[in-house]
Amino acid sequence: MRKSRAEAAQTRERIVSRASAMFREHGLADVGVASLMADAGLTHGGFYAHFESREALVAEALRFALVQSAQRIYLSELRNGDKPGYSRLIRKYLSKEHRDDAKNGCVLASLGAEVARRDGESRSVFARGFNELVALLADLSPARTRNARRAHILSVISALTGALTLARAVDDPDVSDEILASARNSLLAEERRRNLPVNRLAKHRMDA
Amino acid sequence: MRKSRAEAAQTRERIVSRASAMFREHGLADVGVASLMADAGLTHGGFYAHFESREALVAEALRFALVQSAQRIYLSELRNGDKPGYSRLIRKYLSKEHRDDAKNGCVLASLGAEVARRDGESRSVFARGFNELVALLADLSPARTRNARRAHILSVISALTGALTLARAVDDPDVSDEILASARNSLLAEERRRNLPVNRLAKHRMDA
DNA sequence: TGTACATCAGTGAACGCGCGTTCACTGATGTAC
DNA sequence: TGTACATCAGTGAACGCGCGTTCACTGATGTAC
Repeated sequence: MRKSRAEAAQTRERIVSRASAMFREHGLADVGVASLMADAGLTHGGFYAHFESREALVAEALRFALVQSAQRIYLSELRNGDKPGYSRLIRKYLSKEHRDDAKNGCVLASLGAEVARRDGESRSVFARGFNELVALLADLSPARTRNARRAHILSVISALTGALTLARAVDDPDVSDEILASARNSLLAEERRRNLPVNRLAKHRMDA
Repeated sequence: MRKSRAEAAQTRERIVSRASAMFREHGLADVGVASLMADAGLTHGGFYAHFESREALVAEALRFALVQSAQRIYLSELRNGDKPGYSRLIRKYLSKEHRDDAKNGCVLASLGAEVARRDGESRSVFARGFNELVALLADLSPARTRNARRAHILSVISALTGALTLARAVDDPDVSDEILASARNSLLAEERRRNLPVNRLAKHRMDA
């Protein structure tokens, strides 16, 4: 029955990645150890050969999802480094595809509220991953100062996660689409405004 | 042991209102029937004299929270009917007090993501309450058309709920405050822009 | 208005069930010589 | 390189526990006359 070290390491990674998807799809509370292991093609008894506790897996699964998001942003940025700002990200994030695929999507939206009620390892892992995402995304902001870039991305992330969560919560598909479209339009308009020459914005503000 | 009809009705209301707070504080999954009844000062056996199932109480508790929000908005609006827009609401919603008092706060932020994973009565009750809130709030928007008011409030609600959820999720109080402040500033700036005379906005847009 | 009976809000024990975790076991892999 | 033994990934039964729900019971309230 014993597997080689390489196989065992692969198994562990598989459990974490599948668990990350299962948690994002069904919530942290509603997926048991047995079904997590079954989803990875194993029986539940072997769980504790890989993890100290269910909580430890929750923390690793959250970490996995956050790193996955960071990698996607990074890769997408490499591919499109010329265009500043978040318009591409906003469109992708607030797409119907993302809304309908929570298990592969942003963990901030799917599990943020549940994490807020936890403490211990999973909470701090989540917070750390969030900070890393913010730092990564702040570099893309067209704002001039470091503080302004951070403030900018924090308000964008808030709007994105809120809209996605609400779009998933309502049961009328039309209302759901409407939520996505409204948030998208508002954020894209904001992006356009930010990319205007500074002087015009300043002038406009003084006029008002 | 039997209580009068008036007392029984009061008991039922107490269970619903306490459950609504418990669910908002601890999540829909992590509060059992026994602790809900204990919180209302009763033993668990009597639960089914009032509700058909736990799911039925969840639906009523969600409804309670949504109606509570609507009432607060309505009363606040009556008191301040002269000022248009959402600046007061934004400040209150994104306050530290609201962040630190989830049990009495907005259910969209605390339970929206969990509701998104449900179906049945609780999901549709939530969606209906959400639509009523949106309709109520859309009337406060300074936008000119009905559609624009709806779009406006949907993007504002998204940003509010997202920021509140993230502010609760992170474990560093400074980062949490920063999230609230960033979203607040962004939304208040947007409000200011909306309240500018229409002509100047139009002119500015044509300049750009 | 008083009496006899039905109702039913609330109690507390009990139910089957699935949970997270433990454990004896299996047998292929890793290691020591 | 071959052999003997230790290791340990994975299995499946079992654990105590808390869950949602049911039920027999209590006794004050509501109702019929």
